[in-house]
Amino acid sequence: MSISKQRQKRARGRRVVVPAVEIKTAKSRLPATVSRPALLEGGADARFRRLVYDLLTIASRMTVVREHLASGMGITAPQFSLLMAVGQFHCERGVGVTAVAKVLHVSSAFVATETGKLAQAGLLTKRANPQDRRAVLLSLTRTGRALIERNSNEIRLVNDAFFGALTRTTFAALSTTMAELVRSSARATAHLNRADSAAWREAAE
Amino acid sequence: MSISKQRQKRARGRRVVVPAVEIKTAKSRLPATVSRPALLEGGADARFRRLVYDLLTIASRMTVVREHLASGMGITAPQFSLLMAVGQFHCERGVGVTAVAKVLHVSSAFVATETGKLAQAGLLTKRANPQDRRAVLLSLTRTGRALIERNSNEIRLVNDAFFGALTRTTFAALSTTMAELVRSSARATAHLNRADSAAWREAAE
DNA sequence: CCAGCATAATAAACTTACTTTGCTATCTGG
DNA sequence: CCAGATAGCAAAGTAAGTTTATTATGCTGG
Repeated sequence: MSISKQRQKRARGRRVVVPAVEIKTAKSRLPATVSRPALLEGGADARFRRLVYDLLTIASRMTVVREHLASGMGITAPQFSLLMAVGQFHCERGVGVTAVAKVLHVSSAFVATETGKLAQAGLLTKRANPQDRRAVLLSLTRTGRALIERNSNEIRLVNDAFFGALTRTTFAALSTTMAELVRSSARATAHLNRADSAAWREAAE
Repeated sequence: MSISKQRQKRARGRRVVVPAVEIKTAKSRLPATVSRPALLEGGADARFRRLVYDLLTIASRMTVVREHLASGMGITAPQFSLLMAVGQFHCERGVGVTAVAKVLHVSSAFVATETGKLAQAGLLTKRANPQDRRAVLLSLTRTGRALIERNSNEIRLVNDAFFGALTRTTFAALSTTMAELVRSSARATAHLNRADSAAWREAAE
């Protein structure tokens, strides 16, 4: 708040050259949502916003696809994610509940209950970890693996179409960029709790 | 299914050169989730899967950021999305409920109720569209605009950090690729209903 | 010109994909 | 050896949606 007021004050009542980063556009537009010059075009964030909406759209469509595939397999969408994650991350030994929870960005309690249902359905097993008797090792049963294999053609069909726009080069570039974005976004979100509590304290005064 | 069986049959009982697309990996690995050669590396889909998880991670973090910003503004996360969308898409005239619903990938009923709350809170207005008396025109009130402007510094701060990994060139490449991906994924998801009903009919026989 | 269908918004009821909380059991580091 | 930390899980709660149905309006072909 203090920064924007300074900027306004400096600009008020003078003819100034339009700055590289135009914080507040002239007419009825909202202020920019980003300020790094690399993400602005002529001081406007239109392209950046578009990117954000596109990311949102892709995420939304990915869940649509997941729901489609899951329903074809007779399970729910989160159960599908769970099953695939267990299948892909158990390396002979099985994988723990917490590890899966972190990968899928859900609570471990949720993984516990949903994997319980999947175990009940015979699609995966939970056996005790001999190294750590608190922990459990999740792995696919023969049936679970077979279910995935039976549907793998449909999965490939959908993924091939969904990502049909990618070429070898744009795929490589996208992979690299997204991996970097995962890192920078981690840093950005890590400090949000602090910022939250700071704002809270500020408001309380 | 028929395609993979053909491939297996061709390969069975012979020493063959490993094909460019290896549908089923040798040991305990799950079948690939994609088959386009451009998205495979040595017949494996490891990088593709990584990309999918990274996209999921970014989406998850974006909602975390949205919740943070929304709570700082005293509204809920979906209300924040709504407010920003209305602010960005009303061009003097205001924007309709259905249009906003499409942009945010939610039902128009949800937009109707949540914008009702925001109108109640004095952050936006719903006035009748003179051209179409069924429709409503959503636009920000002075208060709603002020709320966004008061928080725009925080928004820029977070976005700058979140997308800090992007350079001018990777930003441009990412924007282009995501826009293309939006198109190809639309085609992919458009046919899911048909595929669903086809599978349904198949199962019914 | 109007019958029939499509579209816009919304209220009410419902679903579900989660989280939070609280507990027990186990591990680990000073 | 014990004071946390960590792993898993059950139960209860919640928020973010959807579905369904309704009303009002617009549009179009015969």
